[in-house]
Amino acid sequence: MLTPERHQTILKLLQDKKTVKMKELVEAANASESTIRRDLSYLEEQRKLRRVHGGASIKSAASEELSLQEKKTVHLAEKQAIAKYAASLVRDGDSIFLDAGSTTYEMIPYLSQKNVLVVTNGLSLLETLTGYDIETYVVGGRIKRKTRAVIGAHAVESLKHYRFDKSFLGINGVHPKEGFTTPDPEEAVVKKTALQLSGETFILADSSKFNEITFAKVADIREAGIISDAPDDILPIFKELTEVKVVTP
Amino acid sequence: MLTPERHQTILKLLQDKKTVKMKELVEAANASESTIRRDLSYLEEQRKLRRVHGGASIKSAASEELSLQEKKTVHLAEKQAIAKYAASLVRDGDSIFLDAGSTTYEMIPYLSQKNVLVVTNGLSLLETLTGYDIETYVVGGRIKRKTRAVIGAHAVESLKHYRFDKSFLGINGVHPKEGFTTPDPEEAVVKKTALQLSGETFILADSSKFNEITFAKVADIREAGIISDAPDDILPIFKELTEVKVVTP
DNA sequence: TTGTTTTTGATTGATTTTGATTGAAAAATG
DNA sequence: CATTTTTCAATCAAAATCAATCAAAAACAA
Repeated sequence: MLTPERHQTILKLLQDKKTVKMKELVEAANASESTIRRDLSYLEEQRKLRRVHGGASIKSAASEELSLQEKKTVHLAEKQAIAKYAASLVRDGDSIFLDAGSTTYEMIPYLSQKNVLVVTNGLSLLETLTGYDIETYVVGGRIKRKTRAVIGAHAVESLKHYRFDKSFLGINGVHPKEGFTTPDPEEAVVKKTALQLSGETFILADSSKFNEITFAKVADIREAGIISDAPDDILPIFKELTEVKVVTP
Repeated sequence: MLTPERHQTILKLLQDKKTVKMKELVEAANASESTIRRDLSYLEEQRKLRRVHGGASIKSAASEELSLQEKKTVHLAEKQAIAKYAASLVRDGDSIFLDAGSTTYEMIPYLSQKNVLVVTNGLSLLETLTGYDIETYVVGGRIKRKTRAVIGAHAVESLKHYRFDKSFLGINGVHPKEGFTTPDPEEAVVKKTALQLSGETFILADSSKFNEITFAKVADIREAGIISDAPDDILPIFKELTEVKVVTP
């Protein structure tokens, strides 16, 4: 059996069963354990599957539609590392903007000891912010159900009531030429406005966001700092353009 | 059984049963207690579940809801009767303002069949409004922790982006001479602004609110209709001043 | 053919996972 | 509130699995 055929066999079996044991693969592909191991390593490298002790499992993103709760736990350790560093930049007395998103959400516990004023467009953050007794302002405007973010023209107007020492934004795409991008233009304009109202802006981006381009542009790379867990090989080009802080989970 | 499969089994079982005992998990996953314990620790770390003595339970978005729910059950029948009638006043295509509060909250289910646009300063209402797929706008501004309402000067500014066919306000005091009053001036000014931006305004007031006076004035009695479950003996004087609808639970 | 490169499968020592055991901690009981 | 029972976390040795290595087999090139 040729290598590509073996790979197909493995992926097909995984598709059906969600998780599959080494032994099953050895039989299905009629190859040795060593060979299957090599295949699994390769396919994991290609992001086609996830290796686990004893076999392999499909990537969880493909396995099921993620609930909001689950989305929060994808790359949780990375997000927490990013969030922790981001929060460490906040000084006592700062006014900051926290974008809607799961990484900014993780910043909240680290802010609780500081005397900060937080403005946010993320409804999911409100409960936790007020729970930690942080002085909280919410941006007004239309609610986007899927992301539980406040967006649109009213949100932009509402934001202009404030000025920020620092703002912390989530993002979908980070690209050297196309800058920071996000799929929804109405979200993009909110992020852009927050950036313009801030002394400094930091983009919180896990490694999956780099060299991606999505529909709506928020800003050029030069306009904001980047905090990320991305490995060294993809970062040098960005380091030439702006401040980049790398954190490790 | 591979680790991810075991995790899925555990989560699935939990999804169905809400809480699950150690023994059940051991049997369902066909693994030792130690292994299940390790799985539970991991899944709790991942925030997929909550460990409890003797097993595990689903993350309590449900239990938080409950405590809120409990608060709402004081005079629930009365509130629901008031809310149901209030909602019946809303016409297809209306833009309405819903004040923060438990009675306005009860209006939401009755609004779900109509094509309405809702603006609110009540954070507690947002989840349910968007859950019913109602087009929702949130007022921007400072969050008052105790009542989970958006208040203050920014809220007033933010409100002025909108015009309402009808608005529905909660209140603390209803008095023939002193009008509608509420303890917090910053809440009062938000209610007052909503009233001024509305074609019609309805005050939702259970019987305990009548002939009470609190600190900050919202409006004169003449400026809004009243919907209440109050008994006949205290209402005549108000009926001379404005439209009063009496509902019975 | 002959030499070279690539792929494969077996081996081995290292790593990870697992289940049993233990004393400690928490709930249940009287 | 003391006692009993249950559940828990920590530890450890056994089992399973893994990555690394290397030689044989296969594919390839000259």
